[in-house]
Amino acid sequence: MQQGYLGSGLKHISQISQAPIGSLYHFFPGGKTELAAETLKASGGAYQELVEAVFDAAPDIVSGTRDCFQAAAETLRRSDYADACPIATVALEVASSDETLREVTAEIFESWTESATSRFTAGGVEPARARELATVFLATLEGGFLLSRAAKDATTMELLGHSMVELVETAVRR
Amino acid sequence: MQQGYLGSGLKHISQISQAPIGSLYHFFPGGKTELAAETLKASGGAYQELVEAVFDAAPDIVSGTRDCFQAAAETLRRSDYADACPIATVALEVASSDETLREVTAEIFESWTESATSRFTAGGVEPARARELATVFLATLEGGFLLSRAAKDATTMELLGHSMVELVETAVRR
DNA sequence: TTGCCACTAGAATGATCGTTCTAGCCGGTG
DNA sequence: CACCGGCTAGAACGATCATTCTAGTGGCAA
Repeated sequence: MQQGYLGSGLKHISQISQAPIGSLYHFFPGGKTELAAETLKASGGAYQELVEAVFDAAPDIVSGTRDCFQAAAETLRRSDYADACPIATVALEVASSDETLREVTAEIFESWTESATSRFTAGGVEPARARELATVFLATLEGGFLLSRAAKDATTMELLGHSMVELVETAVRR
Repeated sequence: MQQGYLGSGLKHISQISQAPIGSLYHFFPGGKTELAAETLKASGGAYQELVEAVFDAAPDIVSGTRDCFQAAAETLRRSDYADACPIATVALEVASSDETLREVTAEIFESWTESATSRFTAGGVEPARARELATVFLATLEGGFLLSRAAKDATTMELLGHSMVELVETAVRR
């Protein structure tokens, strides 16, 4: 799915997943669209759990924020800038062409935002401000994936991490 | 190009551009890759000029920043969330599959970042900080395009604009 | 006028796409 | 044993992809 929706051929998927095409259509009668929707939901949920695990392991939300961006930067480097956000590429591809999948991506981003909002709230940020901060957090992370992948340079992600950490710090202190 | 690289068929391009396929290959012997590269450069340059025009019309970089995000939000609404960043979709699509086009997208983002950096420097931000601020500016804008398009909700872009404006304000004041 | 070259025009080609279809395997139940 | 449904397996199909090729047009230069 890292190759995007249109870049992922069903034949190729059946090969790497060791599943014949007939099985794909047996489990996903809706065809490629349904398969993509389920894949998006699954990887969206997995990524959310990953981020929550990072925050769980951190002593506070400032450290958690720093660790998230640092982990993202290291993952990019380790995978030669292939392993990034599993949703963004598809989200942009389908935003104006497939309403079903667009809604799926919107729900995932909303779920992520809510998750981050409750994290920040629990960390001492006032509720109204926490939602804003969560949105900025997500947008910055996504922008970082885009710019880092294009330039094959993870220092961009680290730089954005520093900026985001400062924002969280000020939000906690006031 | 708003449909992405893989989503844009050459046959469809020849129809809407009123140019036969033979002409496309006459002017772009490199085929679809070369055509995409030139289109990316052209629209990347046009978008940069658009942003610079917004900053030119604004009294200072704080207002310019606010106007940029506001204009982006309005453009999204007016186009039913189709008219956004002309580079991002393709950049994510080709980042791990087409090195030639990846480099083109990287150069465009670099050019945008340099443009914003000199803007912020001219506006009173110290040079080292200006580059950081420009990167955050671009990442936030790109993240905003992604989230706003997925949710079909431009208030996300406006919210990010407010956050970015605050960041520019503090950068100017210190 | 004649010749040439840039360019137009779209049919032909082979590969690949998503989807459907046919056939058969395999394990549990009657 | 016979049977049946869940699942496997991939060939077949029509559409569409990027690319190449063949013809022909139109204007400029000699």
